[in-house]
Amino acid sequence: MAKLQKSIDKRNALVKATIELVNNNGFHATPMSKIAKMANVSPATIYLYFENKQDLVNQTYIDVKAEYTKYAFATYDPKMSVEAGFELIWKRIADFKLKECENAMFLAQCDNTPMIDDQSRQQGIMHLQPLLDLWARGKKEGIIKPMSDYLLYAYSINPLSFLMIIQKRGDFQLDERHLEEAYQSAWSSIKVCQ
Amino acid sequence: MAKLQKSIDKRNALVKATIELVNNNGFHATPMSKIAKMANVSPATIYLYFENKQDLVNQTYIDVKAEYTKYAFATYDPKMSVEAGFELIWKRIADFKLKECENAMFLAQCDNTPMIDDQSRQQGIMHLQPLLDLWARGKKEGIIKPMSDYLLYAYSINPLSFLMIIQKRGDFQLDERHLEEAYQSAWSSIKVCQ
Amino acid sequence: MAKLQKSIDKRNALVKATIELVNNNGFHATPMSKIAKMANVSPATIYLYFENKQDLVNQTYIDVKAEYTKYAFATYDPKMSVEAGFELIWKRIADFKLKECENAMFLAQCDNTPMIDDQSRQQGIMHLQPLLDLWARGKKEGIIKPMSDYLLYAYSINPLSFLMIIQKRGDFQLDERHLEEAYQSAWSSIKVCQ
Amino acid sequence: MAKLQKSIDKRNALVKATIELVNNNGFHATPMSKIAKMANVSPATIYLYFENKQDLVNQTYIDVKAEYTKYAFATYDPKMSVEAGFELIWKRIADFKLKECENAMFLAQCDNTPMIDDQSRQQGIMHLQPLLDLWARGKKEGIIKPMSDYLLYAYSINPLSFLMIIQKRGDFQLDERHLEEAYQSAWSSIKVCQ
DNA sequence: CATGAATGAGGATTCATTCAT
DNA sequence: TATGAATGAATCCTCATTCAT
Repeated sequence: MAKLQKSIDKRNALVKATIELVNNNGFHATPMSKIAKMANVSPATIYLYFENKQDLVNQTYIDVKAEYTKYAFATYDPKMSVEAGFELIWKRIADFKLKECENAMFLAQCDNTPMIDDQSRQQGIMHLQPLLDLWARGKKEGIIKPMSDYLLYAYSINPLSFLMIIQKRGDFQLDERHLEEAYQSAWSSIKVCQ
Repeated sequence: MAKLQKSIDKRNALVKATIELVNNNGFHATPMSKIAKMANVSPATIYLYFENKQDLVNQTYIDVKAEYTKYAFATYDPKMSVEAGFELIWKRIADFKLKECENAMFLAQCDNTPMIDDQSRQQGIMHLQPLLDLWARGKKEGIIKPMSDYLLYAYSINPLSFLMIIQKRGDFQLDERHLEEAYQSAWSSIKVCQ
Repeated sequence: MAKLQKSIDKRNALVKATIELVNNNGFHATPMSKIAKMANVSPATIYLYFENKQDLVNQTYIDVKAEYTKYAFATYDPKMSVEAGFELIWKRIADFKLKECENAMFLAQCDNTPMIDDQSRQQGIMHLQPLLDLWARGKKEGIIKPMSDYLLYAYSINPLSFLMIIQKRGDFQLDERHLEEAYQSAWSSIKVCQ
Repeated sequence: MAKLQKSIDKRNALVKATIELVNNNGFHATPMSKIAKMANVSPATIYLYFENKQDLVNQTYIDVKAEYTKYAFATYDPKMSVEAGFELIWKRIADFKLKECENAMFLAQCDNTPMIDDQSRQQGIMHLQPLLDLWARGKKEGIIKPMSDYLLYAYSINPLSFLMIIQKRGDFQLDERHLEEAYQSAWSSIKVCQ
């Protein structure tokens, strides 16, 4: 078990190094050797845990995506009302994107780049189901606009990625009030106007 | 003039090739040699028009960004009402993002990646002024929410990038009705609820 | 130890290849690829031992210079008389320059070319001290002309470089008698005429 | 004639640029484009005056060598006594090497490098005849040691190249007294001791 | 005669990956 | 399992040279 533990530590160190380096330098300009160095590991060791560079990045993406959705739904209970449930999930996602910005940054870069396999991308989406279920219920109850989930996501969730990026880049700093305004805009854009 | 024209043609061909290859393969995985080949030019010729690879990408970014904003405001008249003006600009931008998706795709990749110089990024933003002016007017008239422009952009314009990407990726196809819904969501999220 | 030895062997093979190729073709016209090939090594391997081409040449220079001075003073004993000591050192240097002409040739090329860092050049000079000490003693005893060491070197030692080059180039062949004449000229030019 | 004059100016400008750049950067690291720029000429123009880079360097070498020997014998009269003649020539050569050091530097670099054709090298030597004649006379009169001219050159003339280089490099500054000492050493090394 | 644009060949260097230990 | 050394294949970029004007 000690051995296994050690292995997981190394894998995690590699994943973490990948995130940090890709965030700061881009996928181009992050050689395996640097990843190895930052993880305190020999380059050859990477290949004990990952098939190749592509696989390393894919798995890192899936890991982070899983962490993201896990965080998003950690306190959510499907029995909540649609509005309460959405607010809760939205705020968890906002939290994640704005506070764990290393992770969020990495996802943003992956999501707008051909740097991830289609297959891994698919695998990353899967875990969003609870939100989709909530929206389905909201539509049935006439609370959420009867639009494609893609549109709902584009207008209520995705803007947080944009805000995270410009905040990370130092152009803009979100405080509590901004966050409340952001939530109101998100909700306005998907709720049915009575 | 023939000579000069020829030069401009070559530069444009290089810019175009860069867009296409970076879109399809990512910045990593687009060697200068491929760019040259696609532009029907010798690799060495690139360096007559651009200092190095970074410069080529920077200039391509600035070019495309300029084209984007030029398109966005081509038919806009500052004397329009706030709502009419916003709708017009929004639809032009939607047009650009969804129809000239090669260009839009490239911008999306640049905007979420450390692949562009900060300086070039700054230079790319400049041209958005008319929209910011419109929003300023809208806030004064009590039509637009008195929020940071960053938030307004995040909720009304940026979602189009997300929609463009998933459409390009084949996950979703926007028709006229979707577009109208999208516009309503954008407008809902930034207009003051009476 | 086997590993270490192997590494040293590789480094030495690279240094040797550098000397030979630079001698025959000049610094320009000796690509890293040729050096690698002659040393039976991959081009990439060079960069495990040297930072870059400049560093390879600098280190080669320093190596050879060290070998040169080591050879020059190998049999010298500071307790010798000035004249005997000078004759001994001079003949060792002559030996080196005329018999190990690969090495001497390389030094001559480096010494007359901006191909070596100033710093490495400085480092190369250091080891000549015993000869300078001998000259200092000779001046004190009134045996050696009270001139700058640079002048003494120019007239007693440096001519050997010239002779080595023309011999290498095939224009002239030094035999024992020439060597004795050369030594007499060297000594004549720096000794005090009684 | 105006045209021809202009041509000669350009050729000279190219030769001069070559000397300066090769002196400062070495043969490697002086591209044709830089030579052209420094001579205020298009790269293509070089090829109107010289066959290729090798030819440019060869011709530059021959030019400078001719200037050197022309300068050396300008005031020499074969009817002078051996000692007076030698002193005169030696001092002219010293003058040239120490005052026109751009030219002398270039020659030194060429003479210790495989950067010049053998044929051009031969052509460069030719003009030294008057000195060889003087030495022949000196040997016949029992004034000059009956040694190979190569040895005489190595000990009486060549040291000036060494002194020029270290002076150019800033390690040593020759004044009038040094020069007189140098001459005495030169003369000592080749004259017959009575 | 003069040129600026163009280029193919080649050079230094890097990198993902492997292998002997 | 872990590694440092090794490498072939690329990659960016430069350069001597040419050619249309």
